[in-house]
Amino acid sequence: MPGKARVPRPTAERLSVYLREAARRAGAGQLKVSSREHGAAAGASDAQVRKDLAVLGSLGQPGVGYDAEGLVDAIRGVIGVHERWRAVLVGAGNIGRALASYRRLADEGFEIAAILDRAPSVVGRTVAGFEVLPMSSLPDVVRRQSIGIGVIAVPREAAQEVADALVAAGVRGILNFAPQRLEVADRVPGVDVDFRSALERLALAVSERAPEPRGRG
Amino acid sequence: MPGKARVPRPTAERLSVYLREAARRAGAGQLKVSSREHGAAAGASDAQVRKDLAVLGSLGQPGVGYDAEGLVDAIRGVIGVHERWRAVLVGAGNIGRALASYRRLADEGFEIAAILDRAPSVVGRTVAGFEVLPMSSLPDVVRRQSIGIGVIAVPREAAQEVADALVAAGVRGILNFAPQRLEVADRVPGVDVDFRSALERLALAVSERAPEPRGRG
DNA sequence: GTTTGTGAACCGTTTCACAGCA
DNA sequence: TGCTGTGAAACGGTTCACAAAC
Repeated sequence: MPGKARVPRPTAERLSVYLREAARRAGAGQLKVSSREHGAAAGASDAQVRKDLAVLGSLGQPGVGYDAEGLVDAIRGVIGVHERWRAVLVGAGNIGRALASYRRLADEGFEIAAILDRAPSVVGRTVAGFEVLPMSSLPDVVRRQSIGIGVIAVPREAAQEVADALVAAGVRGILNFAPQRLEVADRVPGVDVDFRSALERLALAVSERAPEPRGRG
Repeated sequence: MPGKARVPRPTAERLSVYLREAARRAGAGQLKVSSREHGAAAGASDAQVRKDLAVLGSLGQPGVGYDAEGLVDAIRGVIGVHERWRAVLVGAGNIGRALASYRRLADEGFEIAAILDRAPSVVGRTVAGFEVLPMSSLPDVVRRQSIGIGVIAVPREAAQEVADALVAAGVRGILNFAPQRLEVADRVPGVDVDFRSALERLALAVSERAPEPRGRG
C-alpha cells in the first residue's frame, strides 16, 4: 500500500458533505444513494460526485448507486476517523466555550480532551465540564492524552505563539479560529476558520449582486 | 457603470487578508506596501497579489508599491463597507452567543443589530446586551433596522426554515453556521462557515501526511 | 534599481460524453 | 433502462516573464 491517493482540496470539502448525507440516509434506512442524490445535497453535478467518490475506489454499482453504509465507512477511512481524533482546545473565551459546548462533534469522531488558557483568572475554572489547565501543561496533555489536533481559539495577537507551542508539543494538525495566518512547519497541516473573512466575502457577493443599497423595491 | 468586475472566490478570500494587512500597516504609520509584503502576510506570491489587486483598478505605483490607506479604502469599497453592514443573528445558542460577544466585528464595519430565537424559554432574556426577540419579529426587525445580512446559528434541522424566513424578510445575504447546505434564491448569496467540515478537512490532511499514527519519534 | 500591470503558458478542476455493467 | 467510471475537452485560476513606470 504505497501511498493513498491525494485528495484535491475542493473534493475534500465535498466529501464532508457526502459523508453527512450518506450517514443521514443510512440512518433513515436507505441502502443505496445515487450520485444525483448526493449532488442535490452538495450542490454539485452528478458527474462531479462520481469523480469525487472515485478517489475512494470503485464502490458504486452501475444501475444501482453507492452503498450508503459503505460510503460512510470509506469516507471516514480516508479522513482517518476509524477511531477518534482527540483535540486540545487553547483559549477559553467566547469561541472556545462555544466549541467546547458543541457536543455533536463527538458524534463525528472528534473529541475535545482538554481546554487550556493563558489567563490565570481562567485557569482552574470549569468550562463545559472541563477544568481549564494552564499553558504549561500543554506538552504533558498532548503526550499523555494522545492528542492529534490543536484548536486555536485565542485572540489574533496570541495565535502564532500558541501555534508554535502546539507544534512543539507534538500535535499533528491545527485548526485555527484566529484571523491570522500561521507560520507552521510543513509537516503540520493547518485549516483556518475565519468568519470575519467569511463576512467580508459575503458582503462582497452581496455588493456584486446589488450595487446600490436601494431603499426598498 | 454597467457592472463591477466579478471577483473570483479565491481572490475574494485573499482580499480580506490584504485589507487586514494594509490596515495594520497604515495604523503603524507605513505609507506604502509592496506586493511582496502583502504576499508574505497572505501566503501568496507577489505576482498573485498584483493579479488580485488588479481587480481594484491600477492603484499601485511602479517602483513604490501600493498606498496603504488607499488600499484599505479600495478594498472596503469593493466589499461594500463604506458605511456599516447591519446583521440579524438567529439562534442564541453557543455559537450565537459567541458571535454576539465578538465585539471586534464592529470595528470592521459589521454590526449585530438584533438577536432572535425560536425557543420561548430564551426569548426575552438578555444575551450580550441584547434582548432576545421572537422569530415573529423578524420582518419588522429587518425592515426597521435596515438589516442587510442574516446570520444563521441554529441547529442543522432548523437552518433551512430560518433561511427561508430571512429571505422572506428581505435580507440581502446569509452567513450560515449550520452544517447544512441551504437552498436560497439566487439573488441572496450565502456563505457557509462549517467547522465540522473544516475539522474533517484537517483530519484528512493529517492522514495524508502521516498515514500511520506512530507512537512518537 | 525597484516594483507594478499584464499577456501567455501552465496546471488543476469541472464538465462532457459515452462505454460498460447491473 | 439506469447508473457508474473515466478519458477528453473546456474552464478558471496561478505562475511566469517582461515591458513600462517610478
